[in-house]
Amino acid sequence: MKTAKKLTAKGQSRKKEFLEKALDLFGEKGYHATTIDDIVRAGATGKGTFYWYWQSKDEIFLELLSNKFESYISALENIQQMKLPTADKLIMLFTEIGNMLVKYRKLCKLIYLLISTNADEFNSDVLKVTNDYYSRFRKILVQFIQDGQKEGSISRDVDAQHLATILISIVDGLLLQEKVMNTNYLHPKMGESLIRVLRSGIMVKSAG
Amino acid sequence: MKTAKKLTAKGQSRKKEFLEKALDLFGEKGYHATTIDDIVRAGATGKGTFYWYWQSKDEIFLELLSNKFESYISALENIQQMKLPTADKLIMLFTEIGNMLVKYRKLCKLIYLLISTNADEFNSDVLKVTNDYYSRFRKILVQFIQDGQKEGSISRDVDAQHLATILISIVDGLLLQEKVMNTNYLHPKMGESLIRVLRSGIMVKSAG
Amino acid sequence: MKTAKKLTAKGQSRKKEFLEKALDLFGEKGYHATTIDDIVRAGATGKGTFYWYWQSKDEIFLELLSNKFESYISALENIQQMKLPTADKLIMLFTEIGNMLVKYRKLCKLIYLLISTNADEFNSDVLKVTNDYYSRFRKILVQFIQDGQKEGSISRDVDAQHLATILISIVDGLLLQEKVMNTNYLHPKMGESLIRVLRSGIMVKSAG
Amino acid sequence: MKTAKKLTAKGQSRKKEFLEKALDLFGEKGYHATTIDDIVRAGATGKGTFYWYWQSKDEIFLELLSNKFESYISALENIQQMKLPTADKLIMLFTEIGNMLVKYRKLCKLIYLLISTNADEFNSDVLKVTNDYYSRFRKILVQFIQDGQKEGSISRDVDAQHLATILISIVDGLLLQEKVMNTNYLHPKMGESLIRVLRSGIMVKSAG
DNA sequence: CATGAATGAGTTTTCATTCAT
DNA sequence: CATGAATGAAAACTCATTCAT
Repeated sequence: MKTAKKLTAKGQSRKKEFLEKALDLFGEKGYHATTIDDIVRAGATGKGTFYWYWQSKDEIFLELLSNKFESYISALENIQQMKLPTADKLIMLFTEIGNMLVKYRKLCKLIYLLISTNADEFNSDVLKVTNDYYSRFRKILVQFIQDGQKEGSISRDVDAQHLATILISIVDGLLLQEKVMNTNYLHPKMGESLIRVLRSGIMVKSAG
Repeated sequence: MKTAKKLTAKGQSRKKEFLEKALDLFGEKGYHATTIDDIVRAGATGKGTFYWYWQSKDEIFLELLSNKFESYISALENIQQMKLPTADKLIMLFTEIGNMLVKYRKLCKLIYLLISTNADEFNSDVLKVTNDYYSRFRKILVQFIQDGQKEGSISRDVDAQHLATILISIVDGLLLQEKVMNTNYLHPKMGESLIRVLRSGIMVKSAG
Repeated sequence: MKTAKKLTAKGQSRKKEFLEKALDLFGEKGYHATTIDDIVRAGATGKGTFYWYWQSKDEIFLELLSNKFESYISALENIQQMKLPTADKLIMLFTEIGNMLVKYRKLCKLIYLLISTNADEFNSDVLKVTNDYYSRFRKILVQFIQDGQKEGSISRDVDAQHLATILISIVDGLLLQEKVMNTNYLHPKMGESLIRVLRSGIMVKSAG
Repeated sequence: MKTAKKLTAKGQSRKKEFLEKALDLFGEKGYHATTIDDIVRAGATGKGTFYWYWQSKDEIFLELLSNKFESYISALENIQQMKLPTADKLIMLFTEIGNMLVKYRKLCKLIYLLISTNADEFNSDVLKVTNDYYSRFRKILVQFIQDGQKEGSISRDVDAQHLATILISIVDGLLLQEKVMNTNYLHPKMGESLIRVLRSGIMVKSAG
């Protein structure tokens, strides 16, 4: 029922400003603890202005999710298009994910929010967007893995669906730890360690 | 501020009932969306009774966290005590984690809650408990890994701290995906896949 | 979904107090212009107290309607039970209606509210209560009229349903004029005039 | 405060359009529940345009009232001018009222609005217009009745003021029942019944 | 004349917490 | 120990009105 409003240039920029502030606040304080007043105060506008752009708190949250997921996922899909050995692409993929997470702190926090906010409290749209995100992410990974298995670079011992789930878990889990512990696990060294684990496992071969 | 109250047998059982209900509700609906009224209604007692056992909503949440973490972590520490090759113990550890997650759905949901509820909204106690859990979990894992590395069964190529972080991420991430997608990723087959990945990596060796 | 709450004696009286105030206010200012704040301020209680007794503004309005209609209609039904000539009972009926309207100014205003408040804005319960009231009122009148027609005291020239509608109109219409003009049309003299009109019409017989 | 603005032809038609839409909406949803946004949306113009024609929501409502009352009352006054026996004219009057109500559904709804909207919420102008309408309506009727009484066609037993009040009540009351019950009481058969009641009363003469 | 974005006071509603009984 | 009515600060949301363009 969202009527896409045509906004003037100024309207566009103001809306963007709101989105920025909301992103910051949701990321910092969480969904519930962020009030419309907070968002409005940050933008120095009247409360009604917020409701001119969105019909509810749900709606702006949903828009943030959609926006960020889209750019996130499409960046990954771009890698998939490349003509390169799958193993290399998989590493690029993770490198890229890592880079993006490092680069876009706010985006990280939002994705954290996505996966952490109890979807039951939201309208079904949020649920749908969330599921879409995971589906598309998994699809990309499964494709990578299957390509790699066909190509012979990735072991056929592990089920592709399972492996995709595990890889997603690692990404989500790293973000969560970041958030909870308020530390920085997403630095290059961590990426290298991760790649090493994925490449060779953690057991000493001769002991296998 | 916490005065350890001496409870009668009836009081004990009533308190336990409250905890059960609260655990269910927090797990289902999240922290904010679960009201004291919800908890009280589920237990068929007066609201004042609730406040006799706990001074605030925070406090019961904190108690649930503490309880569950304690039993969770101590189970893992038990494994650490055993006299067995480290590699075997590490596999036992993950098997145990998997089993516990499968067995204690509610506990899963609570851990999910822990990592997802924005700690900033809570008093510092919740923050402390959360950090403690992660610290102890990480400590156990780091110890395992270092033992394995000394023993020669675990590769020295990967930094122990990094590896611990990755392992925790996998556990957290699996839980989150469970929760968000409302599917069941925590079945034995997944555990097998995970162990296989950790043992040998995902790359075909001859390609290394 | 209304859970009938068991109230203490004090609770009962406080609820009654709220109802009184709300009745006054709705009658004076209308439904929309009466705010929860108004009602609460009049009762010198916290706003939450109001929401302890009713879940919404709709709900207290509905309760007022139901209460007042019930006592209003049941008084009329009592007359119907009496063993008297129908013509006399009909006059009693109107006398009673007149008396009640005169006696219960607030009730008048509420009935005014009922018939005047645009039901579309309310939940369907208000609609149902309103329709029920009219149905029961019409039913009583139709019964009276048909009894009178059988008995021979009321003319068979007029359709009973139509006549009932006309009689209701007179009652409603008098109330409305009272309200709008802020005058007092409901005095005994007016009742006498009304009975005279109904008895003999307004035309001079020889001219018919 | 009202400055009579000179409007272009386009302005005139646009204003008329607004009035039409507002009439529909007020009639359907009531005064409060109809928002300026509703009116503007229905007319596909900007909100500022609305405020160019009227200074407030009150004002357009007032204009609608004035317009409709004027045409309503003047039609009745025309009948009064006619050179005919009073009894016949009275019947014409009611026939005309009935016809108009049937013909102009929207007008009905507005008159309904007039008598139902709590005048206290409005500025005094609305109150004045409403009172004027009733006064003029009553005046016409009283004149009719007194003429009839002089002429000998209407019984002198009933006070002319009282009778006028009763007749107005019938009209208002029928409209209200229409509105509330969402049925059609304003058809010709009802008019016939009403005239019969007024002519001869409802009692069997021999019983008088 | 026309637009529609911006405003903010005002309204309904929620819910953790207290306290008299 | 137990109850549940009472509280009120805080939150989401509405809408008549204004004004820069």
